Amino acid sequence: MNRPTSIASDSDRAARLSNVALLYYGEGLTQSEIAKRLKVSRVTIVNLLREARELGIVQIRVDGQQLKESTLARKLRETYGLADVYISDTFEDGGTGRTSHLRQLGRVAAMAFLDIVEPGDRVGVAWGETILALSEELPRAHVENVEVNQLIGSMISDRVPASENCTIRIASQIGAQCYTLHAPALASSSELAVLFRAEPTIAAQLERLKTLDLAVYSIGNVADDTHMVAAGMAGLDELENARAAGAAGILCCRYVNPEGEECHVPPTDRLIAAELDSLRVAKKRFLVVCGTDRLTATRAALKGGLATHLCVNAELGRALLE
Amino acid sequence: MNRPTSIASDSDRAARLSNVALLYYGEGLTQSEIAKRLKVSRVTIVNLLREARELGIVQIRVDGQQLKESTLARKLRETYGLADVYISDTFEDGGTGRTSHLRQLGRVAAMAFLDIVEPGDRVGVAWGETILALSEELPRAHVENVEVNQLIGSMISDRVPASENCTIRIASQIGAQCYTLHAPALASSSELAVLFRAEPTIAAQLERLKTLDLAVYSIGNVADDTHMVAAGMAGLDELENARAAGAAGILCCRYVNPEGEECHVPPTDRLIAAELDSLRVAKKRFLVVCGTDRLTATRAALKGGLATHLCVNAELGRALLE
DNA sequence: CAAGTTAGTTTACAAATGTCAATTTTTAAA
DNA sequence: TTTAAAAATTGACATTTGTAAACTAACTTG
Repeated sequence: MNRPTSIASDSDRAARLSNVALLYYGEGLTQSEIAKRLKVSRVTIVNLLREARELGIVQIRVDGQQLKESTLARKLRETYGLADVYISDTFEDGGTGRTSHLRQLGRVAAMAFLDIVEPGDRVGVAWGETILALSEELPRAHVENVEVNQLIGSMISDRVPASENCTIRIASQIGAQCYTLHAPALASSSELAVLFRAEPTIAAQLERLKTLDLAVYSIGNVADDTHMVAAGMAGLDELENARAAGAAGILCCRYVNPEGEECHVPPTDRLIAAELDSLRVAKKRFLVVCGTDRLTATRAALKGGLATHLCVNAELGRALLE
Repeated sequence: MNRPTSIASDSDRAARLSNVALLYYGEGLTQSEIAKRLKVSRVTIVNLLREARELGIVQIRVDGQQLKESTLARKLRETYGLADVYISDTFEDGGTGRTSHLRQLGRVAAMAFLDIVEPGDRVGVAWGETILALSEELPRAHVENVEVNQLIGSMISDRVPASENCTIRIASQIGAQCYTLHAPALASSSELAVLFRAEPTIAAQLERLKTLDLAVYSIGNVADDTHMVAAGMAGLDELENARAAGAAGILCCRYVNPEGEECHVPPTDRLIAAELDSLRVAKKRFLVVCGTDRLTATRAALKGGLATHLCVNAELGRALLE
């Protein structure tokens, strides 16, 4: 501990952490027992173990396979003809609020994602609070030769911190090539949107989105409190207008009617994002939704063939079966 | 919970376990909080969590990479020209005895093994208390297209429960094809040994052992208390005889001298096991040893080129450097 | 050499966890 | 319908764990 310092000390420390972690998690010794052996205080062991967890030397994984095997998942799969359904069960809110549900759903969705994505896939990723939750809970796991593309242009909002984050984080966690969309989600005029879309780098990226293997997105509702409004993506007037035109949900920044078809109302013409039809081309379409207030919207997306894989919380899942 | 029983209840239970595990390990809620949400008693949560761990729905993994990065490991690697060295550190026996050290070493060796084995490998596995420890600590992990072969014939002993166990367990944990050696390790006469070796199924298996990619074995010492004697594999007279002939250790049931060459003394002629030269053919030779009493034996094996990869406890590792 | 950093210590306490035994509820079977 | 087995509950308890604060030793660095 005193002679060959600095160079080796880091790896020596890591080796020490591993061995302590092994003694604790593997051998099942108590912290006190380990402390006695190491001839250090128990507090030190507590700290070493925490460090080991933080450094990822100790990883606690929960197997996601089980989450698509429940009766509820099976029924949903059969009813809507889906390939796989993953259920996140938060067991009755205690008033914990949406955040906690969202995190759990994100965790389940993250495992589902790893289950769905295959080596060589071209993946498209939308953004929003739900997808952000997924990306934040995604553990580090290498998947060979994957390409992650941003489905929707960027947006500055205090509710969704840096919209590229979803894409970037997912890509980095699975060691994939990352393609962001260097454009705003919403241009200030439809003319400008045309110019943006024609811009070579953007055009190339939009082109790529037409040949996805896997698309990942959520769907929002069209109530006044939708976070599309909160995020400044739409005004209340536009929203009202969209509802009048029959909109039942917002997917990938596009309004969809109860049949899952796109409603061509403003500001669609100013939008820079993947088209619904190009999403439908993807063999695997992974829809992630949290909350019963999205019931109608989710139904619409399913009806419109916008999902092959679904991840919802149990409550919404049950509602979908009624 | 009452209608579509039996068929679904198992998977429903598993899904429940997953969700609880996720809430606990992922979201970091306390057991009481989860109990409150689920509206069950905390004891139930304790039980569910234990079940989830036991069923492998929750896996706690310790990253083995770190264990070969320590200064001690590096020095050993350089001194003996090894590809990789893994150190198990038990930090001073507290009189806990050999068993605890062995388990920890087994755990480290198991991780090292997963690190070393590659898809498509033809693996040879010896048996003994050390290799048994490895096999028992090996987690479930699929490795594509691997073949696991028993290096030494079988032996009935109360110290090593069913010698095929090592091979079988390792194969089953990594989902590999398993080839056991359907013969006793020691025939009652050398004539019988010749007959055994010529037996088609056995001959085929012995032939296979000549083209291994990875061989896994330990080495024992030649003191009177070696477990070879305890296991009934050798008598004290034979052992004495072997020592007189310069034996420094027992590897794969064969005596080796301090240079790591085989000593052709009885009962070698009655042995049905892979030959040392065929072990040396393997590109990867993984030697696992626990305890300073094996110092001389381990040195001999290293000298004789019988290891490219080494896993030892820290104490033995330090001794090897003196 | 003095000041700051780092790692570890001690003590003390609150919270969380594991475990037991006795009991009730639920479920499956006869 | 009654009985047996399985699952969950309760409450009590001991142990283990996490955390905080104040302190020490050793080493680094300017």
